[in-house]
Amino acid sequence: MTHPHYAGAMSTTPSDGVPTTAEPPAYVPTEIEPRWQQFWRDDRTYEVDNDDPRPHYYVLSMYPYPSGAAHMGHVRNYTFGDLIVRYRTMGGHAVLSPMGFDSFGLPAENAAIKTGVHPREFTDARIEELRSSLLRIGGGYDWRREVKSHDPDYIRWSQWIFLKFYEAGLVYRRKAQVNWDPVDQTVLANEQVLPDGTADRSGAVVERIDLEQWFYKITDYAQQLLDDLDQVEWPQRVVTQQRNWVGRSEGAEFDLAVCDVDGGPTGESFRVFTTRPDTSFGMTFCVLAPEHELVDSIVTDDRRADVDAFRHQARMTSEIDRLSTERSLDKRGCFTGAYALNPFTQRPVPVYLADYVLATYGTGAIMAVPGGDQRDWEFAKAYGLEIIRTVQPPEDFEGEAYTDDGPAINSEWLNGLDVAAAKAKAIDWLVDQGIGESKVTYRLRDWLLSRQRFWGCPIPMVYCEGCGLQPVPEDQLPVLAPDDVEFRPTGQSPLTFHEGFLNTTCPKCGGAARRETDTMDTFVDSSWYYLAFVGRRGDSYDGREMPFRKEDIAEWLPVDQYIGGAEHAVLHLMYARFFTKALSDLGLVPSDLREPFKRLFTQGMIRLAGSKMSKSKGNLVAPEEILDHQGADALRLAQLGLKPPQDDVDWEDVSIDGALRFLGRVWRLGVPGGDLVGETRSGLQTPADIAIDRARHALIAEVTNDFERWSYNTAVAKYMTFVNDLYRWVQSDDGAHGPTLESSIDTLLLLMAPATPHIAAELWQRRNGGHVHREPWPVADPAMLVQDSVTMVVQVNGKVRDRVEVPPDITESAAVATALALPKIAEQIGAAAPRKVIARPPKLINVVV
RNA sequence: GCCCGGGUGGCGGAAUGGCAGACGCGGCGGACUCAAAAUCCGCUGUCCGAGAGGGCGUGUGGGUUCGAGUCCCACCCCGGGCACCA
Repeated sequence: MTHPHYAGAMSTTPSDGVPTTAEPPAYVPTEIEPRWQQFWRDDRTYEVDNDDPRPHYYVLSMYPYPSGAAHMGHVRNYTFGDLIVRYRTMGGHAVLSPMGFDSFGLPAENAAIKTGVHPREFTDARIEELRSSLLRIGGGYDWRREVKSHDPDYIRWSQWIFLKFYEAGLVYRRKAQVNWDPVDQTVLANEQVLPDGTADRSGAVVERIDLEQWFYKITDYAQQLLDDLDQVEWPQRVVTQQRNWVGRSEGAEFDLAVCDVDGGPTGESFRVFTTRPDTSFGMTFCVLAPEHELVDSIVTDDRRADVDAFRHQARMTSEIDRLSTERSLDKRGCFTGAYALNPFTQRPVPVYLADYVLATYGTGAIMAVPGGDQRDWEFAKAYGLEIIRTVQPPEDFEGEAYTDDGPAINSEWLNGLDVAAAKAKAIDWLVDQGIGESKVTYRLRDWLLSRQRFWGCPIPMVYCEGCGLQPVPEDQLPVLAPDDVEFRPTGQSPLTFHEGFLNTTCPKCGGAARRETDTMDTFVDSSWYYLAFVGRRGDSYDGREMPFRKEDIAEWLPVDQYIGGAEHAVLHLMYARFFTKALSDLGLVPSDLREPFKRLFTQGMIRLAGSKMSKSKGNLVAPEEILDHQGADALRLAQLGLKPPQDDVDWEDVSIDGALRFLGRVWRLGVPGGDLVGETRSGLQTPADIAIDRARHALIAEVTNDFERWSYNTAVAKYMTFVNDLYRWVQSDDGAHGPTLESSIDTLLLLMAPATPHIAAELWQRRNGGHVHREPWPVADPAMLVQDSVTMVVQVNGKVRDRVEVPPDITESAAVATALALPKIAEQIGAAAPRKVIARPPKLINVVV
């Protein structure tokens, strides 16, 4: 493919022997871009040391899963990140701008099963492709700090952190009902299962099976994960999602004594959780989860067959069906034959099972108050159970269960109290009786971290027959998976069949032991990579005591600007927050570092014809082709100028041609030897020249403001407006004033340097020598931001009737006089005297008649 | 059902309560050219009008205000999140 020329290059015909006019230098992005990309690496422009004396600023774009050449989502994400890196660097900061690869994960392993290529080989090849794309986009990164999740050094420290968490009791192993993905053949965390019960990666319907699995105790941090959301400047949407996911509920827990139909105690009891202890007098039945441990012992003989059948049915029902609100309630419950004593009324109430009561939430048992809970109401209707209201609904209330505030009724000593007061009094009573207490419950579950797959970080634990579960000693890390494994779609990690890996010795007794063959969820790797970058400076971690130094973390963290997709709202972003808090409590990072990412920006998704472009749907538009032909600057500018960064993008709206056309205009304007600009004037500035100078300062102020508020699309529009102004000016009859033109173009290049770095660098060097990215960010002269005349709008009754040029410091009375003297205005108001005149000099006068 | 966003020309979008539609795309016209491309210049919400000019216009209906795309109330539609969590 030949390089297109965009500068109207004249063709020469050497054969006719006539000397040709000197060609103006053409804009050939494919020639200049690789040259500058190489320069930034050779020059180490974006390498910073931890002790750099400039003020520190940490800009981080979420590190990518290496799926091959970059797709449009990458381009958009990394363009924003790079713009900030270059902008902040010109602003005088030492900007930490690292890049790495989230290189463990299923695609590599699935490819291995299919083709026999080892996942490492596959992954390393994909990394090279993606790294090449990132370089070609023009990103300025400190590549000395690169991390890769599958690097043995990285594995070592992921395992080291796992062991630190294990020592601290933040890792445990337990048998649990877990999410099983039958397609990817592994368990999944709750966060990886979509609301419809399918897996977010494979799309398979997730099954519930009992397995012994490893968990991180993220629930220990539930309250802090909520509270510290106040400390971060994140999109409201993401904060809300995290709040919902943690799901805090305040209420009470108390014991119910099991009894027979007449209230005779059986000696057993179970605990219920409720958010509405104030409604306890209205409890007319209670419900246990089918899996509740007490069911077997309390069920009466005559009900046992039905109960067993019901529990079997509940077990067989898929999670989707069980959570569906569509199914009628009458098939979803089952009477146990047992009763429990309502401690408030001392009346026995029947104990039911229902599949909608979850064993994993609260205590797995509820008191049911049909008068105050719609679900209980429907259940009571279906099974013919008594309904007692305990809160007086307003007279016009037409619903069934009443859940809002009101005075308590039918509740003896709570009667007349509002909900809040009644709650408090009921809880006090439970405490006095010694049967209950106030209680906060969270929806958040522990993080299931083990995966039955090969291409992940091995869990560094061994099983010894004599000593039981033993952690691998630190000095034996990393535990690495062997290369000579056979990839078969068995549903178990290939490590399970590798005797050499499986068999080891117990670190405690030295006897025969077996290694854990599960690997870690890849979200474990991304939970600390932002710290790993700070620990790296090109040298390996080998021989160090720690993956990073606490002092260095203190220098850089929290990340000043984190950039990535909103799809990680409750996955990566929650896990990383947990890791930071736990590492902080363990003393491995500074104790005051409680949040990893101070500011978060979530950019929109790229869509094609309205549907999401993603790895699974294939990269339908390849940035590489644009890089090959129109270049990185055009691609970057098209992305930036299109729409606000947080919005989703439809690919067909991206106008590479428009961006390229603009860059061509900048080139022809700025390149020395170009033929656009003719003779320029020296000497004094004309009013037109001064207007350009003012526009230049306004541009500085506006672009800076736009950059600060993430309004890149308007910043690009302002570049274009300014260039349009310059074009009209240089082609006008008077032509351009030389010094004014030079400073205008130089300022434009400085302001474009973060957005379109290659063309800015090239033109700057050709014009001035030196490097635009080493220049300080320009500052507008406030005196030049004041116009010598402004347009004042004159309205009559709120409608614009005329405009007039006035001095910016015009007095109110002068402005009013000027406005009323305008013929059009006089005509409009006629003979009538103005009833009122609103003056906002120098911008607006509104005459009310 | 609940909680967030959002609804502006043919399209993407811009607009501290003060000139709606910046800028770009597309379209139309002109210049240059033998011609085309590229480039440069201009026009481009809509209706009425020959024109000057005027009417109407930011999802719908109300309200606040001298003045509302912007603030308030009600509703409709679209996108996202949560949803038997006791």
